[in-house]
Amino acid sequence: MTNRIVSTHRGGYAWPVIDVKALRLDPDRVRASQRARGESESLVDDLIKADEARRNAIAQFEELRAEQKALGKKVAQAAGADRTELLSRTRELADMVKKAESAQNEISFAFDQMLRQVGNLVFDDVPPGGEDDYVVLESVGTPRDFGAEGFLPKDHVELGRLLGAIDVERGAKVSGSRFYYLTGQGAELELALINLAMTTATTNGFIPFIPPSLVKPQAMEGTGFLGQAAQDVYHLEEDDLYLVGTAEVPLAAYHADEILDAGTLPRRYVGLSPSYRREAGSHGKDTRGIFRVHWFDKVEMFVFSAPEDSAAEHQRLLHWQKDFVAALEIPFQVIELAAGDLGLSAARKYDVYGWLPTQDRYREITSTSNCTDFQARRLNIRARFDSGTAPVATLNGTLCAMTRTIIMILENHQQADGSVRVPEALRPYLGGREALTPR
RNA sequence: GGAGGCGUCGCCUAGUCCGGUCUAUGGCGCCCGCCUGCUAAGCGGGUUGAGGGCUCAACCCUCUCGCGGGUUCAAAUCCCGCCGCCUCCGCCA
Repeated sequence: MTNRIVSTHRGGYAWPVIDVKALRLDPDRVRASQRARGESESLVDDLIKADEARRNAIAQFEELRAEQKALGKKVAQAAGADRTELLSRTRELADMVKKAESAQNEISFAFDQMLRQVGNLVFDDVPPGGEDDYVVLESVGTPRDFGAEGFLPKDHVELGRLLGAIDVERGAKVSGSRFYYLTGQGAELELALINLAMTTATTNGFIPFIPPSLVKPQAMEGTGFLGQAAQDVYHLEEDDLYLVGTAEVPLAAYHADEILDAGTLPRRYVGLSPSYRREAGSHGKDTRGIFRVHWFDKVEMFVFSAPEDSAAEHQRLLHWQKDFVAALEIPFQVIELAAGDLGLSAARKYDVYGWLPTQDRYREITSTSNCTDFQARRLNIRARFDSGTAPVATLNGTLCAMTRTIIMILENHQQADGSVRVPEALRPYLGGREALTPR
């Protein structure tokens, strides 16, 4: 048992905190995971050392504290010379206790800092490699052959202009590059998508949420967005608040520091929120139109599940995503990301790539991650199971990211005259309209 | 933004002025048992939570009175900072 890393935060500092019952990590598994991610393995040895030091410090502190308490009781009962003598002894002890406590806090803090750098343990069968080493799991639907139909597809910027739906020029005028206005039919289209997505999710048993999109550092840190991803996050200096890049953050943090009743799992929440992204590392990438923007609205699914159910739940999320994209009649592929491209929190991640006619390729439209107990440990979210309290698993999945979905609807369903056929599933939310037509 | 009030173990609450007897009072609720045609009532007992020692139980240890510091041999209690909630005023979508 000595070769296990166990986190038992003891308090004494405000943040960050790992406090969770026992975080048990097998060093060999951590090493394997770090290797798969292409991250440092030596961190593991440092962790083991730091863990040992921490435990010793805690034991020392507790021993002194117990002694001090016992003496204090005697003082309260003693009188006269006895009392004076006891007081001088206990004064010394108090000094030692104070030193031991601050040492303990310092060491525990260092340990937690170190622990927070370690990404989630990647599942063994996640494909190795980086960004380009994803695996295509399936392809659904057939991209249209515009050549056979006798016209060249227009891209979403042009279609958006014809329809009076998207205004990127004024977006740039008012807010800068990577901003846009949705106007007229474009705004209506987003509202229809929101309604379809929320209705679909609630029908599937999700509880609808409209969460705050500014959060405290704890929420951001706990969900794993202040690691390598930090440069992509907007921060409000004056208030020390972060703009979330996804509703995943406030939905995950919703149950922070709580112990859930295991009988209520899985808890399925669906949130609508704006998503803000600095896109710091993507200068010059996808600069045209609204494919990559600093802000968009998104309907996001989020699940708290029992750890052993997380894999099955992940498949369910993927299913709901595929159903949604299929309902919009967009051809798509499902890919599994390689270990090096998972980010800090995910143990496995699937993306759905929708067909983008003017780029003649599939591009990301949704994404779903199984974060196992990684976020739950950091946010201190547990459930009471038969075997005791333990961190839950968290999972997240896009149901509908507005801008990219709008792009793919426009481009895939356009007609020669610049109008856009409305997929049947969406018509009830657009007053029965069968097409968006140029103004 | 200004003024005031409040924050105790699921809920309500005593305790805070005056530090040790707080191992936190009482009620509700809940659990177990007794009694009882059934139910209700009544009677007796139990019940803060978290973490660890052990995989479990008994048992033991530590922490826990919004959070964090400080004073002190000793803090629910004294001091400082912060957070949250409520009331009033101002401002505002």
